Amino acid sequence: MENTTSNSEYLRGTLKTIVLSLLAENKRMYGYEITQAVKEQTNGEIALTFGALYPVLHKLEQEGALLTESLEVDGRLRKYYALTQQGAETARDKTIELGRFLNALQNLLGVPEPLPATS
Amino acid sequence: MENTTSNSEYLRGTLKTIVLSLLAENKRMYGYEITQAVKEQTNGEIALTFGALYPVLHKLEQEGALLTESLEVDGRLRKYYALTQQGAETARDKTIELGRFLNALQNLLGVPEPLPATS
DNA sequence: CTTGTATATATAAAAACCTTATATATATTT
DNA sequence: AAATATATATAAGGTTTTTATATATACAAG
Repeated sequence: MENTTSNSEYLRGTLKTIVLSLLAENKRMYGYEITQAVKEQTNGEIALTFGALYPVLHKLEQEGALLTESLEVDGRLRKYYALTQQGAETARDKTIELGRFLNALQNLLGVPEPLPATS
Repeated sequence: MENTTSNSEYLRGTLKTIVLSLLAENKRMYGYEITQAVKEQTNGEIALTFGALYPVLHKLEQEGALLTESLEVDGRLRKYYALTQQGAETARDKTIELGRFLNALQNLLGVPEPLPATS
């Protein structure tokens, strides 16, 4: 209900890393689950769209970062994605990289870092 | 020197807000100055390219968020950009919006919320 | 029993954005 | 004389994302 503003414009570029990061924490997830997890863990602040998510998942699979496993649950097909060993490394690297970027951006925007005492 | 890795991939979508935010802090700046300010204030972590920056500046001007003023300095033309009143409002809104997004993303990526004890 | 909502994956056209390459021009340093 | 720093700008190309659409089951509401 209420707001679904969802500043998806800022998502550009971070989606791949978000997916990798979630899979690093969860072992295996399916597409729909990923969108729900993001929505819940960000209190609705970030909402992934399927049109963006699935191409990313497919691409990561192509690149060898993910492996899939399809299971039928409640009569519906569920396609689970899990990191490969290579994908786990990529996830680590990209998450650190994005973390650095986020810090840099926060410093730039406002929230100043504690300055070392000026000599 | 050294690294110019510059994870520009994460910049997607945030560029406009970065520019607005800088102009909110500085009254007026020119393109080249903006790229230098970003580089310095982020310790080289974020590097804007001109091919991305100028189109954004022009678009913001078109939208009425910025006004320009050209001055000749040292025989070279310098085009200063400053926020309009409307642009100042946009800058405030977008900066807050991006701040919220960055917080949400940081929660999602790292610092996990305390898990309820698994039964 | 029919409609709507939630669950679930997927693709394709179009738009948006960014990268890379390029052009132009002056001042200063090597 | 050449390289580097300063300074703005555009265009082609590639990638990513949005929006719209298709398919399908389960369950609740009317």
